[in-house]
Amino acid sequence: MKLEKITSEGKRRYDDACAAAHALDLLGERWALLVVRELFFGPKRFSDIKAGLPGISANVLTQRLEGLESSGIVRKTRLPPPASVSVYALTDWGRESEPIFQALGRWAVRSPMHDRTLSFSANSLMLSFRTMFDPARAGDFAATVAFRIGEETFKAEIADGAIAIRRDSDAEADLVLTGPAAVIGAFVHGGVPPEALPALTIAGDPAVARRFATLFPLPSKVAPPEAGGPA
Amino acid sequence: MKLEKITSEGKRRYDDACAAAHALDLLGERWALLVVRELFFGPKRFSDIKAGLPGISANVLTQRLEGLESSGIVRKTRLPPPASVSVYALTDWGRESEPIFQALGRWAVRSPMHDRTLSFSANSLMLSFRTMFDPARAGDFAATVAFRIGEETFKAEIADGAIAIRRDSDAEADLVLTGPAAVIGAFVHGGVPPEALPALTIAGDPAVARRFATLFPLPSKVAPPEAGGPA
DNA sequence: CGGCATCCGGGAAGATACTG
DNA sequence: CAGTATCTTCCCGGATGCCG
Repeated sequence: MKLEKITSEGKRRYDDACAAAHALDLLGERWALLVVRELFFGPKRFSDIKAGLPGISANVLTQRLEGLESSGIVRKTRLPPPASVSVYALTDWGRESEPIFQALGRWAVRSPMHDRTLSFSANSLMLSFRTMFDPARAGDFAATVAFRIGEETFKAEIADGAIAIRRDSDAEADLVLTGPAAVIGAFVHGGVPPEALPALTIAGDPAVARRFATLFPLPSKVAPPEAGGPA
Repeated sequence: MKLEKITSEGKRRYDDACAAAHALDLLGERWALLVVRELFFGPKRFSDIKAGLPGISANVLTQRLEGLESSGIVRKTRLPPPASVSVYALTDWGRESEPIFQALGRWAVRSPMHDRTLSFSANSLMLSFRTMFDPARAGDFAATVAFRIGEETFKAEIADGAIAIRRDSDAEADLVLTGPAAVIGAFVHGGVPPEALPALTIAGDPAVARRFATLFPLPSKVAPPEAGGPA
């Protein structure tokens, strides 16, 4: 005879009043946080979310969106005709989860096993700029930088030691960087010279590009764990 | 014929260069972050970790500790004789993950479904003090507060608009709060008057206790998601 | 095509019992 | 006390198919 699991009402949760544990109840399932990541710069359709998440399957994405909506993190909206499509957007509170990403990102770039050569969604790249922007390095530098990553376009405005990033198809900018997100990341974060990146197109003042690439310093990696053991 | 899944080498990872995704590769498995939480105030033994994690089973805890150790987040040490026991400690880098907790906690206390009446480990409570401490409210208030939660003892030192918390069995303090973590939390965070908390013992100046309980303001909750839909 | 339901295989999580 | 062994249950991921 099988024990009837009366204790649980279906969901697997941590029975813990710790707020961090509750956050994991809401965002801790596989893919949930990355789904949120894909929505940080505005609403997206199902397929566009899926495109930014290599490896997720449609049914899991459906489940996550349902869960996030019932938690009040995501809202599903149907755009008015003629564009009668469903889009998913973060609620105000959902958008407030960005510091979680920044903390995760700042910590994990120091990981010895972090592989920066994998695929990189446009949202990830833009988020990394917001996370790693160093006001001290920017000083009084001011510029508008546009990004063209496949079909997606963004614009970053740097002024007064702050950076503002939004989706924007307007090409008016001091600098336009075109290419795959991973390649732009290699240039900006990795310090790879543009000459070594044939997939990268830089339109605008090269000096501005070089300066831009210094504004997002990455913290140093930690030493890998010693398998053999020290002294 | 079944497709041979060559792509995966056993572990289920996100194929994503995004550092946040990598953080989830390291800490995203169920219980992993909460295991780290239990180690923030110093090394612990297997059973003591398990005691702070209601619901985890021994085999899962074993797996998590193995994984965290191979990632360089946790280190297993055997104390020298006569206390020949194994303990688990965070590495320096593992300790740097605390901002992740703080971001998770600050965000999730605003959740409409956060239930503050569940069980609460001593580590969670201490971590919540570090997370929610408000220097502005502290002003030039200075005090040493000791906590006795079952077998565990901590001491918080508040001075110069900062708070320092550590494990400490020394009872020299301006204020000693004794009781279960959830009860101390109800007093400090929940604003429940001590008269309503028979399980709470306050030793020291009651005025200091009242003042202490004002130093950790919680952000307001968000409205629950409207099931029926608004206008 | 976009979104969601269904079925299946594999693997991780959970409960319990057992061992050094 | 500190885990291991075993078994069950459930989640994840892939494929397929329905329906607007």
